[in-house]
Amino acid sequence: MTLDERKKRILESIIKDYVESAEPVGSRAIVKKHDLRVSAATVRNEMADLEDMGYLEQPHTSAGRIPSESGFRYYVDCMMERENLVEDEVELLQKILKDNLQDWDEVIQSIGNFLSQVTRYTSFIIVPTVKFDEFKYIQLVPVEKGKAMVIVVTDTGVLMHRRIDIPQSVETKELQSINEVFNRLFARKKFAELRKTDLQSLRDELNQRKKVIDGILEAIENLTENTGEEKVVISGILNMLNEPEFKNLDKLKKILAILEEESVLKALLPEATGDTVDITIGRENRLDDAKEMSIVLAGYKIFGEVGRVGVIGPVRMEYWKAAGTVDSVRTIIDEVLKKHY
Amino acid sequence: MTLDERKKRILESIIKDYVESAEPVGSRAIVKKHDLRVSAATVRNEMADLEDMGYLEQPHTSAGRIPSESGFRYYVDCMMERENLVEDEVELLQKILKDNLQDWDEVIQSIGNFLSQVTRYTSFIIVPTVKFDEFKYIQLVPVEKGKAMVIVVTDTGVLMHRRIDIPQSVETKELQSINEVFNRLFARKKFAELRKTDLQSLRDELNQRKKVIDGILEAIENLTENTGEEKVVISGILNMLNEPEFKNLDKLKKILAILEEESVLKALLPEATGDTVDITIGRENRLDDAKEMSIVLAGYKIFGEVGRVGVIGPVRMEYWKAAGTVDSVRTIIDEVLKKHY
DNA sequence: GTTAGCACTCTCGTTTGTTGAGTGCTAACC
DNA sequence: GGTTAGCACTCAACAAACGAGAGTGCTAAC
Repeated sequence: MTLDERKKRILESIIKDYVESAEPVGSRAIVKKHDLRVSAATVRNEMADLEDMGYLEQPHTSAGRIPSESGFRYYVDCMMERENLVEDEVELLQKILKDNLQDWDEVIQSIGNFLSQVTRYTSFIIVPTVKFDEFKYIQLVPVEKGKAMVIVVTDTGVLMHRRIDIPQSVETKELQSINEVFNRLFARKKFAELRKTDLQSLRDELNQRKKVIDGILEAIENLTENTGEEKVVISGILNMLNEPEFKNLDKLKKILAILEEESVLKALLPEATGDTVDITIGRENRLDDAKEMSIVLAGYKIFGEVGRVGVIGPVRMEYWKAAGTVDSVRTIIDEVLKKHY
Repeated sequence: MTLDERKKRILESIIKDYVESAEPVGSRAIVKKHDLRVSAATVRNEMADLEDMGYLEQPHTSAGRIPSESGFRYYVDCMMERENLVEDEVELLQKILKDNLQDWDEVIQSIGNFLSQVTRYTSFIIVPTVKFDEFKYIQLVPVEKGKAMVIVVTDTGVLMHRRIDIPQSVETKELQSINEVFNRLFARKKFAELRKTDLQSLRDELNQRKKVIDGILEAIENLTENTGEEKVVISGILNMLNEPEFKNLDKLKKILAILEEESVLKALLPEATGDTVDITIGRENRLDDAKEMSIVLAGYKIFGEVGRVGVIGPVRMEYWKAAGTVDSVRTIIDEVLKKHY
């Protein structure tokens, strides 16, 4: 269903005004403000048409119109032009990233802050579990009497560790030789090949240092099983409070409940689909409690896995800015990851 | 200034009722509910006295009384009996901790969740920077062509790492020998002794593998300088929304702004003082924006440093429950830390 | 097809009146 | 002297009534 130019023009005017003011917009107002070359009465007729088509709705008879979710959807799909980050902003982000590059957690946090500050919405970043294929290196470090640390480095450069108990009698020398055995056995070993039976046979083989070996094997099993959940980082929740649609405490509570509970949030966010920016508007969301929110989301790649980054805000969202920003940020993340990891 | 029994009784009744209902409490109401053996008129007279002393205040003439901050202070200091965790709760917490013991971050998160769920207030935990004295172990692990990872284990069992670039030409064998040199030099070296001049002389000494060494030294310098900030973990922010005093959006915004910004929150929370539970009521707080909140806080010990744990809520707080719970949790943390680290 | 004019609708803010909880004071009581 | 019943008074909270203003839909003229 395609609209004629004038209807498009009117729909756009209403959307822009409504997004800015959060108030229903009337015929007179847009004629004045957007210099449409027709009278308010004409606009009213067109607005009635747009309402029939489902793109506008009226909170009550004597109010102006507001865009319906379909209206936003039409605009986003057929009319919208993204506003990408301007050069200054890109440089700022790149600088921020460079300054924090050593610490991955910091990088994520910074991106989240940046995104929520630029868009004025709440941002989220999902960091996927980086699966690993191979053991790169295993090290056993004595920490204090009776305690040691098992350190595993994977081919993707992920560092994992577990504390284990060891018999007090074991010498550092001995640990060193156990170390070597492990490294010989595991080096370049595909993770997928490491089945429990393997671990078992290893256990038998090294039976004489049973206690220590058991501890290590258990730690490794534990590490490989529990490869860690996806991590979710939220930033700029405070921005939600500025949206007039969430002045209502009950609504606010529902929204914060979603944002505070990782599992719920994960259930809400759509999968990342390829290289596109995905926009979910209002009732399109999977959760009923999120039916007044919209999500703008893009995927980024990290070690073969796909992470997600985006913003979440009211249906009355500056989609053009949000989509452009999220897309730019995704691109920058991809670049930085490619370069440095 | 000490109060006679009846005044105490009345003050307590008012505090209990007010904390429960968040409404001013009238003379009739407490006579009925708390079975004081006098009439409402008598209570009114006593209440007038208590108001003169500054322990009660009246929102407006024809309303009941509410406890003033001094009233709460008097109650907390002179009358309150803490309600510690009951045995079931203690066991639950211990179990939660045991299940997550391998991952320190998880432990902290669990404690925070537990605390906010039990008290129904917002909980916070500050994990101090664990300073370290000695290098325990340094390892250089090649990750991929041109990249390696420097892993440092300290005497306190903290694991730190940095990625560095290395010339593609360097062989794994070579890395191994560099490794050994480092471990020989650093082992048991007090951190305090490691001055830049030392690093410089080392640089000279190992001049021939300059590129690699430089990278490593830089990473180590970087690690020791930036020993990491204290970490702050907040949990149960949502509980704030249930407090009627924060129904007002502006107040809520101020509070969430404090909770969201780590630096501000750190500025607000008082230092931990020895083994006592510290209670800060309303305007006693350092920040003006926090003048309607109270903080209940205790210190715990970790590797010689002091961390802080507690809850934050409205002035109208169940101090007895909060103080008891925080104290119990502190004790349990201390025990668990002592046992497992 | 477009536009001016106009009656109509509905929200929002203000005002006014009513209700009820709670107080402070006084006078009587023990 | 301390305690209590009685009563007039105060004030917030709620509801009903009202007017103003914004915006619409319809009709008739251009």
